[in-house]
Amino acid sequence: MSEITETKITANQPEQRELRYEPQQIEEKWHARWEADPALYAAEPHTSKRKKYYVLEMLPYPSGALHMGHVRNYAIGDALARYMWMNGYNVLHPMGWDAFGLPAENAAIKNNVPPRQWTLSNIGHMKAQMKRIGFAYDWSREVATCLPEYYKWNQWFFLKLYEKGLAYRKKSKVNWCPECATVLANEQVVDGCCWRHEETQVQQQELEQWFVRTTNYSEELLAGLDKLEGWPEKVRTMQRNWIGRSEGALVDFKIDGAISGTEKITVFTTRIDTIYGATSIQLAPEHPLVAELVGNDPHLHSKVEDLLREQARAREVGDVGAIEKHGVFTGRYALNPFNQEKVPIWVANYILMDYGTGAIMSVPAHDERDHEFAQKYGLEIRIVILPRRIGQPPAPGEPEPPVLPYTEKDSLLINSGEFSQLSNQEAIQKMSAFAEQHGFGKRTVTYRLKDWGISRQRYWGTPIPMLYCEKCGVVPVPEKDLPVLLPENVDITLQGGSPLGRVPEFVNATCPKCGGSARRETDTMDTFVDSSWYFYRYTNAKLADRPLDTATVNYWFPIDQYIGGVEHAILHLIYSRFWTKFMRDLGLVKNDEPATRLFTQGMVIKDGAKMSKSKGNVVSPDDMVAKFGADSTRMYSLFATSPDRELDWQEAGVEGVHRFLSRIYRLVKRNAQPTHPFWNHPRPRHLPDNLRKIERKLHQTILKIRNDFEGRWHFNTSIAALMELLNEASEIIEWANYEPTGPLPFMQGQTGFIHVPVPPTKEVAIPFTALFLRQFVLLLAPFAPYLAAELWEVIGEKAILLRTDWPKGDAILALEEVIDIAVQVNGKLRDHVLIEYNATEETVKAAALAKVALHVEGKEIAKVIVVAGKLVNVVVR
RNA sequence: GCGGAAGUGGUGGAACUGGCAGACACACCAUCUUGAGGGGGUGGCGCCGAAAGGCGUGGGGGUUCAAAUCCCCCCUUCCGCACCA
Repeated sequence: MSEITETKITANQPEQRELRYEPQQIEEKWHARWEADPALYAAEPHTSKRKKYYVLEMLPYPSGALHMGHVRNYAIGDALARYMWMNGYNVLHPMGWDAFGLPAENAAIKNNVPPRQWTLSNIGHMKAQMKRIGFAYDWSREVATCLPEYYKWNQWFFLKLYEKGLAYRKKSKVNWCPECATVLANEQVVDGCCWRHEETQVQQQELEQWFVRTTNYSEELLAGLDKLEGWPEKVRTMQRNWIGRSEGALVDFKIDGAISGTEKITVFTTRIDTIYGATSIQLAPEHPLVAELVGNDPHLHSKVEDLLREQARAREVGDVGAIEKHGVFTGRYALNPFNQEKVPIWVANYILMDYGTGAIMSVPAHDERDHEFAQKYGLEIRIVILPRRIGQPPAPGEPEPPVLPYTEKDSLLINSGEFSQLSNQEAIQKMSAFAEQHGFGKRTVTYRLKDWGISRQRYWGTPIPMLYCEKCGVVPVPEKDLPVLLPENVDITLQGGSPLGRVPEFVNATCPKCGGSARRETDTMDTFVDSSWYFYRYTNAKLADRPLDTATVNYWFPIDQYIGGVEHAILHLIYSRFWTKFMRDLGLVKNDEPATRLFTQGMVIKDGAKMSKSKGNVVSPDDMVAKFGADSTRMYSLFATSPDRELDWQEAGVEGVHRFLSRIYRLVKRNAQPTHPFWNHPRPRHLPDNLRKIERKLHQTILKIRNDFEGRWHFNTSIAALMELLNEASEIIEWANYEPTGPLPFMQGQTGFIHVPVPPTKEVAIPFTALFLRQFVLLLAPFAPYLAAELWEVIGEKAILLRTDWPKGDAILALEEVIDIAVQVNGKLRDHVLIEYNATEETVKAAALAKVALHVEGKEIAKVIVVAGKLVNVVVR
């Protein structure tokens, strides 16, 4: 670079007031403009020629105010939506409210405000917060699940489920949360406690409830996971475990000696190959046969009662795994169908009635639990499986005893009659077939997944559209009578069951079949029903006569990118997969799965702990926006760490981002060329070295950020790259536009002699600056939309920023012409050498050797490794 | 217990396929601007050492010209599951 002179400079004062970055002013200004022109954010219709892109963030519960977790979630989605828009896609980016639920009722009790009013006012406030932060949602598609125009379709779907036999009513043991005063689904019980009240143990209650037959789709829900390659492996694993498929067999053991009515016990086993080692039968305490077997023996009876109590207690504590195993012998025997051996029938507290058949064959030698139990009660432990020795069958007579219990499946059968010497995989096949042939067993598949209990004894939810007629029994509300409206002015308490039951105008109805008097169902639906299909409604949120329009849904679905918290891995995400399959079978949609890609963002924490009121470490988005502006707040949430990781909120970090945005603001404001728009100038042919340097960096940055959006989503490094670009460019851009007669714009307060490059001619400086700043603003747009909009105007652009092409980046212009090559000796860094990018390997080698001559002196060079464009390693002896 | 993820400066974190560890930022130090400052500019900043140099990615071993990255053993933290027969 020859253009260097030495210049005397003096302090440049006073500071120019108008160059202070004032996010409040800028953001309020654009907030108002965007409010006036919502069309800016609306997706184009489904007849658009553009390629569609559906990006969705999980809808929030309107609790009252946004928290940082929301801001982070939506900042990710919004950056993606904006990026996709600017890459020519027709983007659907909607938002809505998961608006039914218990907190509204609690607020009603506490503050005497009707749930509807409380909820709608929260929605109003949170919507204003979202708009203030500048999230680009298409508000024309807003959905609030508590409004009749939405929940009407919950009821409609319920009728369809009922019609198809997928909704049914049954009396059973259900989970009851005393705090919520309602029943919970299995998915809503975490470690024996309520998912909303982590301290509150769930109680078991016998109630009549509505269930949805999710288990009809067990197999498909499981198999579908293999195809969801865009979902985190963690979520897929959790769902697999939750569905819990086991292949096995049902085997009937005849009860020895007559017994009234029943004469066999059916057990479920995945290890039929170990059946010759079964030395007892174990029944769950709740097994229906237990009463018969126990008869009227008072001693046995009280023992069984004890076992029942122990199991119930363990279940409530949520610690079934740690229960101490107890059991009692019934005095009766069953016959092993394979060898007619008599095995004792026991009742044990570790057998669960709601899995398999509630009865097992106990094989102490080959099952850990059975082993523990048998040792405790002195039951026979009989080895029927040996560790398999490859190519060498065990010598008869001297079987090498395995360490018990031996549960491996790569093994060989012994003491198993005609099945001895088979490998256990073979034995499973042959013994199952044998059982089927002889009519005492059959192959089967068992799932852990249970049907979804959806009845809730609460007010603020979708009324279940069912009637109970004295004459006709259970009668669905006819479709034409939907919605069954949720009455207003209901007295809400947490005692005494469903609040709707205390509203006679609601309860008393007429039977649509016989015209006689009927009673309405007073339970409401689980709010997870609402969120199981809300994303379909966004495609046509105002549709009055149907839940959705199939052609529109087919255009938008599946969701291209779904973003939310991992806490819904098995709740919402399994229910909505079920719902999609059900809708597909109704012919309403044609996709099998709701979303192609799922992203689960990390939690936002503060000082190493989850933000919570009790810990006093809650950071309010409002405060951050007031202090640093929305752009800094949301950009920090992307910059602090990658989106999948936990984010520890540090206010100093927000300040840092704010400083970065200030520097951008000043740079653009001082150097904008609004009267020289970029299209008036092609890229200058001959750039001086320093301009070429930042042009190269610019293209490297564009390509890097593209790579981040299209790959790993490490937006923290995207933003770091923008910072690097600014660091490298700002001084050069300032000097390129330096007027020798004017004030020194950027080196405020600097005095003394410094090296100053001579500015390029205006013919180069003006178009280059126009091009550079324009691209910089575009790069910024997905992350800091307010500042980008403001600066877009400052540089004289009139087009809609969100519909302007995001820079493509040019790999040729990004190329480094001179590369810094590291020179190592025996793997230790010793020097660097600058080399033309297209230098031959020989040139590189020679240059490198010359550099490290001293280190190599007197030693024999064993070899020289050249890694193109990176380093040279000289290996010496 | 089983399964998964992760351990890098004072801090948040970079290093994408084995190739210069610590990009970018925060904090801190120095310095300039100032009556002063929480603003702005410049420089420094892994550890030991005056320097040359050495040591450094949870610990220990290994593979390799070269390891944060691959392999083996161990430790720690977080998350999920946990009598599922």
